[in-house]
Amino acid sequence: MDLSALTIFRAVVRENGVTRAAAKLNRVQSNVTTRIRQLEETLGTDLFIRDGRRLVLTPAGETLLPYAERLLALAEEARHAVSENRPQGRLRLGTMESTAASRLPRVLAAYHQRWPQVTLELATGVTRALIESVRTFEVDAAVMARPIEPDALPAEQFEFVPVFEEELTLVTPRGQHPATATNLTLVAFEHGCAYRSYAMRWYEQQGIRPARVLELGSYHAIVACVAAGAGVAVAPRSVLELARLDDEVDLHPMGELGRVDALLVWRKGHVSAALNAMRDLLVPMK
DNA sequence: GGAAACCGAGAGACACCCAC
DNA sequence: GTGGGTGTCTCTCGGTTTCC
Repeated sequence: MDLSALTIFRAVVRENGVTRAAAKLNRVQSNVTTRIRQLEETLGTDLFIRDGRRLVLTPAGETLLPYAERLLALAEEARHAVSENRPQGRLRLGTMESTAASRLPRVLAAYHQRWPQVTLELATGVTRALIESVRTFEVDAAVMARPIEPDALPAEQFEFVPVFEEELTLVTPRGQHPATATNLTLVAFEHGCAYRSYAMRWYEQQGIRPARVLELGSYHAIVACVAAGAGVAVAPRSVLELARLDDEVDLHPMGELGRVDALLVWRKGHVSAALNAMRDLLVPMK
């Protein structure tokens, strides 16, 4: 059982298929099939059930997966440890849509200028998905809003550092107030978005319960819907001002609840020179 | 019919062994 | 220590099978 076999195994699980895993790994499909079979022979057990064209993890595969994740992460850590602490290789960074648009571009440009030998990979998602990506080593670290649930980042699994503060605002159609709307629709990102949770908490404090949530995937779409009268949204002021999305809507501060830290979060112990360099660039933003 | 997985043949890379 | 022979492993290519 070598690291390349585990890399292939993990890719097949993540990509949910041999062909997609092969494309991801720049290998041919039959090679991936062969390596999986060899790994199964080595371990003396099937890792996948071949259900027609689908591959489904067996209980043994489910057991192996977290070990594979840990072994591959440890190997990556070892490579960094012996590389004179100079940032290199690949840095996979998760981030919220809003941060990617407003805060990160200058940081990423500075990082790339300073450490061009590091390949940066950016993935966006809502806070809950980012936490899961960090937990499963799909990304090396993620910039996310501080989750509203105090136990969302257990200390035995995660480390984090605040990198900047975001001011959340409620976004309403012109002339409306967020607390006076009747039959309220909250326009927000999918479930798991921390900002959405902060908005729900704000409404709880006002004794109001939004009648429904309209889920959209971009701030442009969200603000456009609000401007058209579809409901009330929550968004960071920095994003609205940067993209000039605030022309057609009214913005309402959320008080102390709306002052939310953004955190750089990484899996406990999973540090690298490339990540340290990113942290050094981000932390002065605070 | 098309997409995805599987199979077999052949080529290249690499490790190991042995003679010098 | 070095170079050649040999066996093994991994890869690609091309074709086949399976299933939606």
